[in-house]
Amino acid sequence: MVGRREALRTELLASVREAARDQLRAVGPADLSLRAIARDVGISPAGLYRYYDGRDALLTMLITDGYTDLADHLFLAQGLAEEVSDLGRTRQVPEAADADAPPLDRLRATWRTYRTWSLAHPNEFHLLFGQPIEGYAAPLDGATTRANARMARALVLPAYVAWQSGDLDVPDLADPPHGLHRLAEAISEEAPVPVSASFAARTLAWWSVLHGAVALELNGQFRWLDEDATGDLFAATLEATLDAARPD
Amino acid sequence: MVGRREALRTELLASVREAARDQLRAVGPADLSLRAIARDVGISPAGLYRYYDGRDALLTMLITDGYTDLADHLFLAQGLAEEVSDLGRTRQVPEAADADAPPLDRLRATWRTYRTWSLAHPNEFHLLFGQPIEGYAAPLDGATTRANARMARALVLPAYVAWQSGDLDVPDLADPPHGLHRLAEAISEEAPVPVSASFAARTLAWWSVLHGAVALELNGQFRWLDEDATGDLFAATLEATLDAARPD
DNA sequence: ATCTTATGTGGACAGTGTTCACGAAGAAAG
DNA sequence: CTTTCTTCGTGAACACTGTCCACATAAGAT
Repeated sequence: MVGRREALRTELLASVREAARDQLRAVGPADLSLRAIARDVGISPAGLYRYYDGRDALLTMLITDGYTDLADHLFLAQGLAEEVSDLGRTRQVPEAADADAPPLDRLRATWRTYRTWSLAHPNEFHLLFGQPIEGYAAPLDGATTRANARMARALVLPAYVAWQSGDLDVPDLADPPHGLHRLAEAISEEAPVPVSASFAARTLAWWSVLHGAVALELNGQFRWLDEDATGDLFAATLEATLDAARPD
Repeated sequence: MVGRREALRTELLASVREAARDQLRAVGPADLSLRAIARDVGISPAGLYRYYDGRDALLTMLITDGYTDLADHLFLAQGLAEEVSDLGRTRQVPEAADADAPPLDRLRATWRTYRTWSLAHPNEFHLLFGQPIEGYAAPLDGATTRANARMARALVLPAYVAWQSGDLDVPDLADPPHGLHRLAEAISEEAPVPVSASFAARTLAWWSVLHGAVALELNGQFRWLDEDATGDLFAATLEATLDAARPD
């Protein structure tokens, strides 16, 4: 049986969570005000400490939420609805691909969703990928790291599938540097079939293009282009990246 | 003749500037404390307003300084010492290429310097490319934008040179999107010879790889790799990018 | 009915950026 | 040399911020 007290607690926990997300949507991670959140929930600033132990705990929770939300969108975009645990909130993803679609199309949809999500949630993007807040260090074994790894998996997986199905070709490096072997091992633990060091490196390179294009656009480095030109640029960048890995 | 008063003013202006840069090296743009800077200079917080009109002015100055410093390093790396106005501070750039070196080597050196500088100045990197500070908007016609454009030129120039000398090949897009033509025009104004829309798009794609690789590394997304592995990964990423544009 | 534990509060402390009235010192004009 | 004007710098104040602590008030358990 659930006591009346416990019920109120989980309800207030959810309230705070929602208020924090609402505020993050408006003001950016650095200006996230603990006192304003307390005001929104209708509680005193000190009382908030009974639920989240200070600002760092709030940020930890927001970061974890951000990673899982992004990962959900990425999984849905490539047609892997079974990977997302909590449907309902992530229901309306614009371009959810069919799981039977060609691997390259699913990869494309995943990459486009990375941009779409980031443009729609700029503050979350900066919270996840921007500078760490004032010496805030995520607990390495905590939920944050797990959510981060899941997001990385959602990003690597479609590239891996396209590679396995022969739609992407990655030339083997003549002399793969030492460190990349360990990277390949790390990725291989997640993948069904071991990947080569060359493929592992190439995957991170693809993430780099993707991330850099989004980060530069979001930061306003392309502000002298008009709105739709940035979309065209992004599409051209992705196609160029894929062309470089076309088999033939 | 320069009055005694004016001399003191320029000296104090420089003092504040140095104190601000020192503090930025330590604490990150969001925690940059105006009062701490005033303490360092030995002035009251209110007195600082006679020199810089509030925190935004300080940030504007730091951003401008950051862009020019990065641009100087990039120009020196490709062997264009004549482009940097204020030598002396930027004297010791690790890998200053000869102006007669092969274009591809100069391009490589420039890209490597982008990473080196960013890893050496993480807070400046976040200030320049991270999220805009609490609704801070750079004046569009101001010095900030000029310094930003100069940095972009330092980044585009070596790619342009390599392209002109035939060391880089960029396939023409079959149907270049509308917005990219205007992008090409904008770049062409800076370059000696007009560039195609395809080349313009490809240049920004290269910047995206470069920027994304650095941003992800700096943000700790590669933290599960060991130190030297990230260097190897970066080198592999650059070579893969160049390989995709090899003529033959 | 008593005891224990969780919950919430107001007050305080040390910070922050910014504004304002006011005094002191340099520069210029009589 | 004296007066006027402008710049410089200060201390106090205001409205914020995150965090901590003693204290009262409830709920749950014995």
